[in-house]
Amino acid sequence: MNSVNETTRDRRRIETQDRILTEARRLFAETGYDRTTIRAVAAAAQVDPGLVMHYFGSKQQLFARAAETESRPIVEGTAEEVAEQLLERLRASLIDEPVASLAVLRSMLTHPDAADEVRGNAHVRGSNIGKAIHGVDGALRADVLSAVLIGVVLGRHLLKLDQLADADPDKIVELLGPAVRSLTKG
Amino acid sequence: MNSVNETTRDRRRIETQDRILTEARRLFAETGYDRTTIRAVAAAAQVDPGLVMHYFGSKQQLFARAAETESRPIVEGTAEEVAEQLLERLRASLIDEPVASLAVLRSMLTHPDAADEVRGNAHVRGSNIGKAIHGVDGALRADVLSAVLIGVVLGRHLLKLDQLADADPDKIVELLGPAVRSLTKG
DNA sequence: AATTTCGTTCTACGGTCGTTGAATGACTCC
DNA sequence: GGAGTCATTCAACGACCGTAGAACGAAATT
Repeated sequence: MNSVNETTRDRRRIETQDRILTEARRLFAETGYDRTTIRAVAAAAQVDPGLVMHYFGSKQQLFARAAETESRPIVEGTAEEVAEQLLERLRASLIDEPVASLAVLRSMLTHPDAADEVRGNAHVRGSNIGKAIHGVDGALRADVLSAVLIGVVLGRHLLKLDQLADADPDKIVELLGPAVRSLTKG
Repeated sequence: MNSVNETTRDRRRIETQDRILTEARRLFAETGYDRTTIRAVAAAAQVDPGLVMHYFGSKQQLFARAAETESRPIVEGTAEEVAEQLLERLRASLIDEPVASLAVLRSMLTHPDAADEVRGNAHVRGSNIGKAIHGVDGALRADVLSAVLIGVVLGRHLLKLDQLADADPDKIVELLGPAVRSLTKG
């Protein structure tokens, strides 16, 4: 059989790899790097632990693959426009929990090696915000902004602060509007 | 020997327990619950692992003891006053990293059991902010505020975002002033 | 000085982990 | 339809973990 038609084997292999990766992502996000075991990922994906190793090489490489996210568009424009884009991004992160990003975040906090595997992948560090913030202390204000937004997403999805976990995303975004705008303006 | 005079043994025992607790706190904060091993704590405190068990019963109880912090004073007053108190508290957390609180935070993110051991100890969840914020959505605004402040401390001490990790605490507090004030006001 | 107390170490068990390499058996191809 | 490929499983290893209990030796008590 030639290379354009995919065989049954090809289909099953890809399907299995996807299943492993999906479960890995979920587990890394839910329980962090250390407490996510190869064995647990394998069980969730209904395969043998050895198969996970065979496809991904090591736990570390599995994490790296699981942590891959489509790089987000760079925010840009005037201070007001940047603020609105960030708030919109926040709203999305409040509604759908950004599984891969949370996996990275949670694991960066637990396993330095996991963080190394991710460095330069800019969903956490800066989130491409840096270049969009101008004026005095632009870089610092960008980091503060990142920290603030990370804090809110973290508080809702990981810490599950009572009110924050249940609140209407629109309401949260509304409350944070002035705070975010005060930081985008130089 | 009676009970008012402390013996050499008493002194050495208390000294050893303190040493273990100090190292435990440091390690829990630095590497989180899972990656902090009883053996590592023991080695850092220069004692046998068994002694740690003997004094603290289990890893979980050791963590509970390490996570104890003096409960912080409740913030109160007008919206402006609350904002100033929170900013002052933030400044302190930016200068001296709050080791015990970070240990709790880091471990809450990695080990649910560790978090359970701490529930009701209010340094993270709410930080007693809740009752001080009045007006519409007071409880929610308190949680958002907690999340924002946690995010900044986290970004500086744990994630070590470039600019945020090195910046002058006063400068950070200054930048966050408007954001915090916008959230304390109903 | 003899005896008891107790702070501390030593040794070991059972369990789980990441990882490996051989074995298996269904699918592919000629 | 027989040979070969390859997705997958099986069994086992060495390492490290939390934990338990016996053993030791210096301080305390009598």
